[in-house]
Amino acid sequence: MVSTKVAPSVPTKLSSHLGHRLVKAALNVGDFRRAQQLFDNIPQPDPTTSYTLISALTTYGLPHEAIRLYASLWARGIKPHNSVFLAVAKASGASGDVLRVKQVHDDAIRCGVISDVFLGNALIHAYGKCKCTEGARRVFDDLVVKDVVSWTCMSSCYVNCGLPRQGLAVFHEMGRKGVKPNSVTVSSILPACSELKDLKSGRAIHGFAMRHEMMENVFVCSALVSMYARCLSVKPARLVFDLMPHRDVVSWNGVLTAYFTNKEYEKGLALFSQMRSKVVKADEATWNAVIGGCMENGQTDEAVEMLRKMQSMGFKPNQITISSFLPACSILKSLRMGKEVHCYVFRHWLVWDLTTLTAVLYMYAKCGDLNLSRNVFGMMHRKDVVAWNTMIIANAMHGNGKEVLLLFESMLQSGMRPNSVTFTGVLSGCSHSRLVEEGLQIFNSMGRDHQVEPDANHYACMVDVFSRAGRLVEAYEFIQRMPMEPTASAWGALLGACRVYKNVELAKVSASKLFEIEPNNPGNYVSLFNILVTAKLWNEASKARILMKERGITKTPGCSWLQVGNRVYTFVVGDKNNMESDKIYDFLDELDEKMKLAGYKPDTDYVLQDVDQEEKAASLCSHSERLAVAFGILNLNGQSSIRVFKNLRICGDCHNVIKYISKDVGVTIIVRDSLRFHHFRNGNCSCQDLW
DNA sequence: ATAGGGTTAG
Repeated sequence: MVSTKVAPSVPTKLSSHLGHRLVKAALNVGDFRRAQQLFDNIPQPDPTTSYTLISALTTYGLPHEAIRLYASLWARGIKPHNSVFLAVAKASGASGDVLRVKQVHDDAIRCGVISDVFLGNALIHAYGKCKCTEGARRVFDDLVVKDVVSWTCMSSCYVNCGLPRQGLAVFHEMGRKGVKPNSVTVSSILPACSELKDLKSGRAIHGFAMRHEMMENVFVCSALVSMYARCLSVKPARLVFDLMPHRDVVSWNGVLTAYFTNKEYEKGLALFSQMRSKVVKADEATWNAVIGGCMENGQTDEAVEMLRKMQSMGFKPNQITISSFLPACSILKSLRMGKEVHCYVFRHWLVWDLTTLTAVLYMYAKCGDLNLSRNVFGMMHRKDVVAWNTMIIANAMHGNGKEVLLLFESMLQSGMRPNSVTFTGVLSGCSHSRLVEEGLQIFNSMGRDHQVEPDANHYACMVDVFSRAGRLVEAYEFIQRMPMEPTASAWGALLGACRVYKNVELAKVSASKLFEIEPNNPGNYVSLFNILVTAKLWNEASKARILMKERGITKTPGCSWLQVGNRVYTFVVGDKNNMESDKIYDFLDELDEKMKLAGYKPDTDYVLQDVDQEEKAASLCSHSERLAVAFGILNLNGQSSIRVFKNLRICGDCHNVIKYISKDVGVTIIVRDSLRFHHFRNGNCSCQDLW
């Protein structure tokens, strides 16, 4: 066979000058191969030629080729020029391979060029891209002269590596050292405030930006919009957006997210249609934000519709689309839909994307099927800290404390560094399984062994660890010793346990704190009310109820749902709207008789109304979770388990009844309430009765 | 010459 196309031959032994011109010409027509072949034939290439070619290869997504070329220089005995180091530093960062960056770093030290501030900055950035904060820090600390870029790179390195606190610390230190942040610094530090939901710092930086005339900068403003969005302040987000002189697609995406994450779904959609009439064109991220927004707000049909529209506009769902679509499959309670998406992931080779697989894993866990989560976790070719964290959290919410500890152990053994989320997961695993000593030990090891300082969240987890184990006084002491203002979740954990362990005094203390911190949360009033009623303190109970009424707070209606076949069935208390309502109540009555014979007494503590005993019992029998479970049992269709979801915490009496059903009918009943999963099997529950 | 904003675990 003779080729009809003859490739232009590559001249040998090019002069530096001619070589440079030919390489540039080849790059201009996009022929990287030829450019590299030409380069190989220049015995003494100019640094400019090396720089140009390495940069071009990096820019066009061929960082490994760029690094290969750099290595060939060494092999030919040519010591690279500073500018070449700069180019290859960038290439090594783009490769994502920390060993490459380390190699360039070492070479630069050996050649004595490391004190070059430009090169140092590029190396900090490269280490940051490989998520290696230690490497970046070493370069940063070794820099004799640090400019604003050095500081900016160092702080955004921390932010991008999931260490927003350290990022902010560097930002503040830079101010103290008299280096003035510029608009790049500001736009890259704001995501740290978003991550931490630190509205105070965010506002301060906003002020700084205004005083230094940065409010015309589209990067700064978009970052501000997102910061306010994530700190749940829609109004300022919108205000910044409205005052922007120019808005690009990122600014629009930010303000859309602001509405969606703050439950103003309609306004978000309205803005989305407004956006389409503007010059700005929706991009992939816009569609992802909108689909995520539909999902977060429970608008699944709309989300499916948007997914269709997105595709018809020529965009392909990517990892992020999947990741924002999947959580809803679990909110949506529909394992079937989640499995369909999982198949899509397989068909489109997205299994190589860790984020996507992690989202699939988490979806299965939230749908109540931890075994499927384990399968996905097992087939990950590589596990990052998020994957480990998600698996730990998945087990924690299912009450598998022992497995949580094992996972944590193997995570450490694999050399993975835990972060603050890891500890939230591990500690909540301990709390749900009454592992007090283990929890305390791990809590104490956080700063000492792992350089993660406990935050308010971790303290709240520890309060929960003590509380769920019934060590209420220790829990209370622990709250009082917190170095920061205790959050609602800390007091909430204590209050919840006061209900289980019937401690009126501490309940009153924690409730009064909760009324200050979150006066509009109906759950707190209801909890206190129930505790007081249980203690037969009718007077005080009615006072709590009056307080609630005066503040115009209404109880969130309890509601439970489950999927049978392709449909999701929803139940509220006393629901009679289901086609099979008669059968459901008959089933429950029959069950009631059986249980009475077995010596069971309904726990009437869990009824809100102050009514007579018989009526109380009747009201208990019609709690939404009980109706949903009964409906599931009547529609088993040969399955050995059912999955029920409830928006509030499960009722203690229903918990008893469902335990009984699981034994009587011989099925596994999985109930996810607002806090965790309960696996009922053979008369027991995985929560060890810490409902 | 080196650095930047939006969608992803709690």
